[in-house]
Amino acid sequence: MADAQGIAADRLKQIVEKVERLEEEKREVAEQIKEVFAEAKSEGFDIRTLRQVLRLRRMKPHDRNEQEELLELYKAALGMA
Amino acid sequence: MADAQGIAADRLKQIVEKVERLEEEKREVAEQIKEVFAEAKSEGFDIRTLRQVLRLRRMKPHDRNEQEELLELYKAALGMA
Amino acid sequence: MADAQGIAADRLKQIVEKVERLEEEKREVAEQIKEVFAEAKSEGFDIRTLRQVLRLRRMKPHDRNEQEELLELYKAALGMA
Amino acid sequence: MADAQGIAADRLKQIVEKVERLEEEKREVAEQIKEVFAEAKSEGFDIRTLRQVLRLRRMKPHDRNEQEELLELYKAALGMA
DNA sequence: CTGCCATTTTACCGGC
DNA sequence: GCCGGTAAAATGGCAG
Repeated sequence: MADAQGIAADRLKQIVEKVERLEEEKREVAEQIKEVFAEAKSEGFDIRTLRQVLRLRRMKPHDRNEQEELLELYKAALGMA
Repeated sequence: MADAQGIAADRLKQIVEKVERLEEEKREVAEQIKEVFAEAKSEGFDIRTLRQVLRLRRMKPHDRNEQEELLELYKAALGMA
Repeated sequence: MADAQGIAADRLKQIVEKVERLEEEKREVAEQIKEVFAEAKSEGFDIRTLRQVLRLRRMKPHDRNEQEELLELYKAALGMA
Repeated sequence: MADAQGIAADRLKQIVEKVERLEEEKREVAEQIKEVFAEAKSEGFDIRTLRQVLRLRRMKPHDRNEQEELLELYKAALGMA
């Protein structure tokens, strides 16, 4: 393999390995989350409901004053900004 | 190709072609949507805002009484159903 | 709301509803595609591979070859003969 | 809220917050991965192919071969030499 | 041509 | 161990 390609090959290897390391980290964090759920379940909490709670908390910030927001959007669409 | 595989091959072809036909239909509908937007734009409406309006209208049905819903979920998670 | 804006508001309503109708159509077609896949799966076909085949058929031969060559190049650089 | 439920409520809060903290971590790692890809792209690497390579490396050799064979089979059945 | 947003695909997880 | 549904990743398409 010629030089330029050799350099690119090294760099490619670096990138791939770096991503793989980060993915491994991510998997570990995911594992920890799973453990928290498992522990919670063993204490009698309902996993599905817990997930719903988390989901709802996540989406909350978006949905402030929807009605007003929608009205504003209609006005903007009509050029009444 | 043997019989069983021949039959499977025919069936495979059927499936693939059926999906391709449906995808074509879908593309046509998408095209029509694009045209509506193009027309709207030429009349002076702001496309981005139109899209936002549509998005908000789509998500509306979900978000009724979030606060109450969340409370209910917490109660359920606590076994206070 | 003044006249001009009233007119625009009517038009806006038209546009939004028209797009929503078309989006509904699109969703129905997407649903039909899902059904074809479900049926295929129940007959023993592998959905992931089906999708791959469909993607390949969508691609222009030229792009397809280019893509495959690039992949080989990367694999070679990483010693993944 | 009675004592037992009070205790459970505290515990619920702990759990929810713990998971939210871990999810935040996970999001940060995902962000770092995105950055690596963005950097790679700016250096001229093809992101799609990078991802493909990573996927192949993740797969067990056995599964990888099986998948490839199935694809060839489907292609043959469809006359996509 | 770049970045953003929607859609589509894949992976994961809990339940049966 | 599969199935269904939910969340995450990835691809594609559009506006600026």
